Amino acid sequence: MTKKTTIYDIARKLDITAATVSRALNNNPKISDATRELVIQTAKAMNYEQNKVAKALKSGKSYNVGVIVPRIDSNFFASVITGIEEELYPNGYHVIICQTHDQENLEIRNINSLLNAQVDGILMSISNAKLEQNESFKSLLRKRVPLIFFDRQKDIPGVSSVTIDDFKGAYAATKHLIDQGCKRIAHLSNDRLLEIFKNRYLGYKQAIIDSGLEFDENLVIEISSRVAEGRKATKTLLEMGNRPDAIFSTSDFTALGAIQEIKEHGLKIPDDICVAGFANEPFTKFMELSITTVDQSPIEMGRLTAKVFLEEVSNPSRIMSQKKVILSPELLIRKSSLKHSS
Amino acid sequence: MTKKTTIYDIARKLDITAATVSRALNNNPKISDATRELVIQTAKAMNYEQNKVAKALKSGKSYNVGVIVPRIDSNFFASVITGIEEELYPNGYHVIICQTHDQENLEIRNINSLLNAQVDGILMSISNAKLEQNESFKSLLRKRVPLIFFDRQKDIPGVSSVTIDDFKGAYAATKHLIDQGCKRIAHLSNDRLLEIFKNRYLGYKQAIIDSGLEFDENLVIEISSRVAEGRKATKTLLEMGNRPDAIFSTSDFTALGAIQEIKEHGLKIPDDICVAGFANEPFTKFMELSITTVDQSPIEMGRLTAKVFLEEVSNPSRIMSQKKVILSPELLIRKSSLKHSS
DNA sequence: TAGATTTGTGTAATCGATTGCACTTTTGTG
DNA sequence: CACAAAAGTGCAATCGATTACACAAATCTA
Repeated sequence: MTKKTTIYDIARKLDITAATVSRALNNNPKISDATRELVIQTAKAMNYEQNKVAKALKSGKSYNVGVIVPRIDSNFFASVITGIEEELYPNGYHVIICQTHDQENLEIRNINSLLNAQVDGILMSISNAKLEQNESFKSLLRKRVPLIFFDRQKDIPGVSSVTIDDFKGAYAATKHLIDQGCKRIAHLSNDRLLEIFKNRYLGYKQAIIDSGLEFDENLVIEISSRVAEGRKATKTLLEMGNRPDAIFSTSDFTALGAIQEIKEHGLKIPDDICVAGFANEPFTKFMELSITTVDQSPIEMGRLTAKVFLEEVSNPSRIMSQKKVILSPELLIRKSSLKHSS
Repeated sequence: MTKKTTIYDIARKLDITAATVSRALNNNPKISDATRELVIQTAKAMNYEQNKVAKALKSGKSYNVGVIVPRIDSNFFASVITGIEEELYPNGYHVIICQTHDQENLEIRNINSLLNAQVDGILMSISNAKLEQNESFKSLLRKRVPLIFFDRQKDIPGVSSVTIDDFKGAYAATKHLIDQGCKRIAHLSNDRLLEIFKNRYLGYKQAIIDSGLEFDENLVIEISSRVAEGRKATKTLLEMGNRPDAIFSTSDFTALGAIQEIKEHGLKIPDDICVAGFANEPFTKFMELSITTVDQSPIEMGRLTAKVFLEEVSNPSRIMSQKKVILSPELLIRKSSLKHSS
């Protein structure tokens, strides 16, 4: 790498001080127009680029923001990240993405690693419900580094969050299944210590109760968001004496697993069993048997998360203000749950 | 954020110099064991954490590496990134990911932005064939910032790359289609100014020629890697007087589009038309009609790319050494091309 | 025109960690 | 015991940019 020009190089060439150069480049009003113009011209001519690291040291800000997600290989998280970037880039921030692959230890390691890199804030979709008790996490809170949850959150004092109304989304999906004539609706859930899954579960449950159907706790299975897990759980459900006639899943991936398993068992979708997922992953639309799902407007979610972060850093008082932004979900009805008769 | 402890705080407490503290923490052999032990203990007690920004300024290294990809929302790129991280994290590097969304201007902006953030290197999958002529890109080369291409590359002197043998992969896929009895094989290509697509095209062409079939340039269509584009191109192909009996696509996404369009036209896959894609995206396996594709071992590709980078930065001579790592692809034959009869 | 303002720059400290050089103790050698 | 070599620390500069404070020159006021 060739050496970069610094403000000292410019100062030397113009026979002025680095301080003056710095001020000129920062549009400090105390600098005369003539000098400012001269400095700017020279800087351009010399290919000057501000050294962000030096600025970071002086200002105590790195202009890097950490984003922690379970994985980037899902349209949902990828889109949230896109939204975050759209909002943060124009403000001079860079985004460092970390994946937890749903592993606790990786989540901790990523937090430490980001703090170590002096990030100005951390935006995360939490994957470990017990994170709260972890020492590294506690120290993160103590340091008052801006922390914002999106999608998967835990209710922690002083930590803002951006989510969708999971209860509403789940309620709408379940209601739709009921409207299709389904009576025994199973639910593929996930760790309900996390608000997101708890609320989806509650929305599902409420819709059943409101419709006067019997609520059966045995039809709720807690698994992680992977196709194979969806298959396994569905196998269990199908082998029950009184098998369900619909499956509402917290994840499109597990819904896909469910569909595969149901077909394997020789059952028809949606005639024998209706299926609905959550997240509107692109494949749900592409499948020959398109999958009913709930859209979470991920790009919007990302933008809003970034906005909340920007507010927090620019707020010098840093008062414990916990902001909760809640987006509205949209039910997308597709073939996997739309009976021909109706 | 609470103030962090620095080596000066430790020095003050122990009534020694910051220099000594620094040396003790860095295992400098000139420090006595007693002092070293004392410093380390005190540092731990005071929750000391090295300020990476200060170190970055002093050393001229940011320990940040930029990764530029068309999009992270594809299993292939997400996996490559995972591989890169696996290799880089243990070496103290952080990864800043940028998406180009296949837009030229974004690619340029990302490069500038990464350089501005003082990254120690850039690993990229190029999406714009004309990038070479761009001023920002030229300046990147001039600065001798380590640059490594993966997957989508251009042959530029001094720039190493990690790719798969695209020719071989395309040859194998095409050969397989021919073995299935297909005679008129269309090819959904992409910008052939990029090596990757050029080589896939050449592999496809060679397989046809080697088999004694007629090669028809009209069956080759250049599009970008999106489902909708695949549909559109396939529509054109199907409306030809002498329609193809197979489609080999450089992308799983366009292959998916092709499949959708073919079905819409009431044709059967694989009986009427065989389809094969490229990249082994997970959905190719999940579809009811699983898609034949070519695996590119993305994680391995990521790891190797990172390794080449690590070699380049650790090589102080920085001699123009252009390394070309080429991985072997694997053809995965699935339902979309496997005729029942065979 | 003397004195008060305003304007424009320079001086030097600062952010936190690293490191060549100098200097003081120890320890070793003959 | 004298002198050389080794060991252990401190001093101070450095990385590049920012900024409070000082100060000189230019402009204004009465």
